[in-house]
Amino acid sequence: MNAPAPPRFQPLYQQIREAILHALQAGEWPPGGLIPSETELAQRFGVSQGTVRKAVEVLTAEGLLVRRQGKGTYVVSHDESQAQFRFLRLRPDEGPAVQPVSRMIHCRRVRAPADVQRALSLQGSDTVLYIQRVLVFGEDPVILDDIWLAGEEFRRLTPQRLAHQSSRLYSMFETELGTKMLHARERIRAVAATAEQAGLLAIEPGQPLLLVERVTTTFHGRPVELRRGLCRTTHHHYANEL
Amino acid sequence: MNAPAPPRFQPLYQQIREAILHALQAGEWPPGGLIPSETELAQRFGVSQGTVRKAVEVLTAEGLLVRRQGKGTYVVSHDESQAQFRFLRLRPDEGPAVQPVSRMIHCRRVRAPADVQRALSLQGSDTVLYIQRVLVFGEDPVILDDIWLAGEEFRRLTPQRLAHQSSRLYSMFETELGTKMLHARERIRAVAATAEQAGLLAIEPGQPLLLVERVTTTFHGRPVELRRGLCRTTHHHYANEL
DNA sequence: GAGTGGTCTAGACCACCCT
DNA sequence: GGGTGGTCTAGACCACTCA
Repeated sequence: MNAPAPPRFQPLYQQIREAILHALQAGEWPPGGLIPSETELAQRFGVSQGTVRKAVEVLTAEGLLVRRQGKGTYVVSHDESQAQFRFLRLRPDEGPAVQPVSRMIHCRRVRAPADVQRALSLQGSDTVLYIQRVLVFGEDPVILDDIWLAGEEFRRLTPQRLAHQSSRLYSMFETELGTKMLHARERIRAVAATAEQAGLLAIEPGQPLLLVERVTTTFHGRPVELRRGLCRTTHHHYANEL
Repeated sequence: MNAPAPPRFQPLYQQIREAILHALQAGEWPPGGLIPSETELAQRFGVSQGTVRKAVEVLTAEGLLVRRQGKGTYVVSHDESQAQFRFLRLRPDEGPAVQPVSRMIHCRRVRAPADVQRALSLQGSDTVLYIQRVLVFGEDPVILDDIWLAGEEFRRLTPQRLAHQSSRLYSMFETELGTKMLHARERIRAVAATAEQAGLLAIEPGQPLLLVERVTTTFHGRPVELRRGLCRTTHHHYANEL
């Protein structure tokens, strides 16, 4: 006799997590907004409140939800200070963190170069939005960013719309496009500044710079952003906790 | 009337977590060993099994315990592949990760320099164990480490004992001294190699190097290690996930 | 005071691992 | 078969927030 294909089991709370994730992805509750209470969700999905709680705990640990006692559970927003520095790890060596100002250099739609295609799993014909900018902390240009954005989400994002509020790119991606940046993988190395890079960062060619290469992925592991950041680290450092 | 000082409340499961932590710190169960079952711990502490479970979940999330279904809960060991790369984030750009070999350059007990004193919250008279070494990946010297170790834990650690098995420092710290390295804070920057550094890493002076400064802390946030690693990143990169 | 999340319990059943 | 952790439930009480 042929053995029947083994059914795929999955814990209930994982299925509830998926269900909430889909609702989140569908935009059922806005970023920063309140989701239904545990008891409401339990009724909606036909499970006990404790099971919903477990699912919400997981999503909270993943950084998608925030719970506030006495108030409710909120969809996380990239505007919050809590998330403000998740994707910007460069801190001044001394003194409080300063919000950088963005100076746009390029912003246009291009066909993706080969290495960008590879990083973002694109077809040869796909176009991406390319942005080059300098982040200025106080008086000093500190970061030179090359950014490539893939996917349908960025079809509606035109150079014009970016021009005037580019200092808070992530915040805008979210509010304008509903995109969720969930996970990022970074590769960090030290490189010498080229003449062009040195010019944009007001340093001498050959000076050491921190190169941060990042691929950001969204809901189901789909890559949507490749970013190469070159950082002056004379008065700033990249902070990390293990 | 004087209002009485408000009592400090703490959830039961947090107290149980502390209790388990103290047993761990006292060495009641060896690294890699099995701790008592949930029901046993529940009896011992006089709480329900679910409360013990919550405490163990927290400690598992903190990376101190590992649970294996059907077998039990284990004290984590730094030997495990799971923890092998927690403190060594440098990976080759291509190909599988290679276990580096350590070449000792200096190893002696010294009075801590001022900056090391600050980082490790030491008194002026305290001595520290100072180690300088080069980590060689395959054929290439890739990392130049300066390491300062503070505290009673390292009194028994002599240069002689380090000389021959220094390639797996952390593993040895633990097995030999029972020290637990729990948390680390890193500051990363790009610097130019000095002549001396260049000589040790077989590169040209002035070449860019990745400087990773790390302070490692143990059980109650007490700093025990300061490390400055200089890394060639021509064929390797520092990997990070956000 | 009503509603929310936070904690705690007791008990049930499952899947996994060993012997 | 007996022990372990993994999941799920139902119900209780607490602390916080807001009207």
